Amino acid sequence: MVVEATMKVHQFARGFWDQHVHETPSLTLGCKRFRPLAPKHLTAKNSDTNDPIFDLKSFIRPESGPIKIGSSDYHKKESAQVETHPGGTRWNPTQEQIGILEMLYRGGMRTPNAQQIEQITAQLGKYGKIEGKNVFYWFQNHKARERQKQKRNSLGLSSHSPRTPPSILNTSLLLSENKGDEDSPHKRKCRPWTFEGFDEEKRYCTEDEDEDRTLKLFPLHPEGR
Amino acid sequence: MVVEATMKVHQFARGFWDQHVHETPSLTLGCKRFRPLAPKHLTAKNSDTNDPIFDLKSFIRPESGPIKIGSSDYHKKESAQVETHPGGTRWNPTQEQIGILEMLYRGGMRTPNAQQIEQITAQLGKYGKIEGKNVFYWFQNHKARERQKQKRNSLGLSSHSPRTPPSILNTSLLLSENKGDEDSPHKRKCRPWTFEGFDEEKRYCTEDEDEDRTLKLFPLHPEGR
DNA sequence: GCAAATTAATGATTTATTCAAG
DNA sequence: CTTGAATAAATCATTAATTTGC
Repeated sequence: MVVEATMKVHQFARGFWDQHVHETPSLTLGCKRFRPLAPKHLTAKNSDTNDPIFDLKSFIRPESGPIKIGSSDYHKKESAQVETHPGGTRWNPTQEQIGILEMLYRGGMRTPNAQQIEQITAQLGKYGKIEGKNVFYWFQNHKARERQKQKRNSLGLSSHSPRTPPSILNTSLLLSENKGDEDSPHKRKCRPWTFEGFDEEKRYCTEDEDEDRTLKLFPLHPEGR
Repeated sequence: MVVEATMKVHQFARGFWDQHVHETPSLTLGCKRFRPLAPKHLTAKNSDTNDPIFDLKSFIRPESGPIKIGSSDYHKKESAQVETHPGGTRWNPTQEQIGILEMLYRGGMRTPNAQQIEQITAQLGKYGKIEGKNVFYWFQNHKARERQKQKRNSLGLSSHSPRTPPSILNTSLLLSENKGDEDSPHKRKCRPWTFEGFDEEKRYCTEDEDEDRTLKLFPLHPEGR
């Protein structure tokens, strides 16, 4: 009856964000806003200004609900091949993709920057559908889960962990065999990447960001190109 | 000597991410990866495949440092208006921008989706330089800080809390106060927006996402379109 | 042997925390 | 001190692997 379940399309989110940022002549009048200390009543005042204030209601009002940003208007076959691609919903990495990602990870990559993600995505795209966000998320998740895995291991290291139901739990034994190089539990800040609209700029790794890996990922000096 | 500090340009991150996602004919061979049970040694195998594996070193090697993703290859004026805007580093909202944002916030907007951010950015761009990420971050931060402000108020509502930060006492006591209008501390999940490359799709607000605001931002039913 | 039910992994988001510019 | 910006932690949700009942 309803067709909503079949609406899964892998839309190509083409750059949406900054194509609007027209070159404002930088005449940002004050370039300063009220501090929260000062009572800010400009809400009412703004509605009075003759400036081309856009219609607030059009924003606050639902008005469009969950519209797909990328594939919205294209009156294409989007309805037809609902299942042209197997899992329309979330990225399902192929073996090759996982292999490459792990290779990169083991090579020391932890938080690839925008350009790196771009390249990785381009390459991994040869082995299956993938987007930049998938690469980013993969590194985020992998890093976090390696970390917590290591933390677990370090805690219940000696004792047999008297809780572990010994019935079916032979699962996680042979996986953590030789990867004694992952990442350290005392990881600290570093904010490199940035995504699409995000501009990547200076990064200040406070510490041993990605381990004592042989090769540092992000040199501090951004002299790039 | 180095010019790194002047590399700040508000590049127009034109869709960078997904222009690579060519329509892989969904022949992702297996489309399934090994479970951690099976030791995955495909790292070595991958390097053997005759597929056009890219040079790993080019990734792991620094090689270019923090280059702006959007303005990278376009040999345009990117160097020119490096300082067209006073503070090249971070967004400095104008009064008008803040006013509008707060209006929207008070109107009930908490986590604008991609399209909304796009529109807001376009509008706010009339009053000064701004990017989509600024809008996104503003809502994130404003929401979080309103929340913690409220929490602080509800806790030490009598004492002036002269200097000592409340030292992280049991901060989760009287959390579900009636917050009047802002947002509730017992907020739960909802994942609407998505950024640039991110595709926005179904959203499942579990609960009272944006309060008892008069107008609901995201209708629960994801059948949208 | 196969498909529903279960479980384990993990992709994707949101929230909390942190860092630093101004 | 405020707050923009970024990352890490926690959480949610979905898919693949596994088990189970026929």
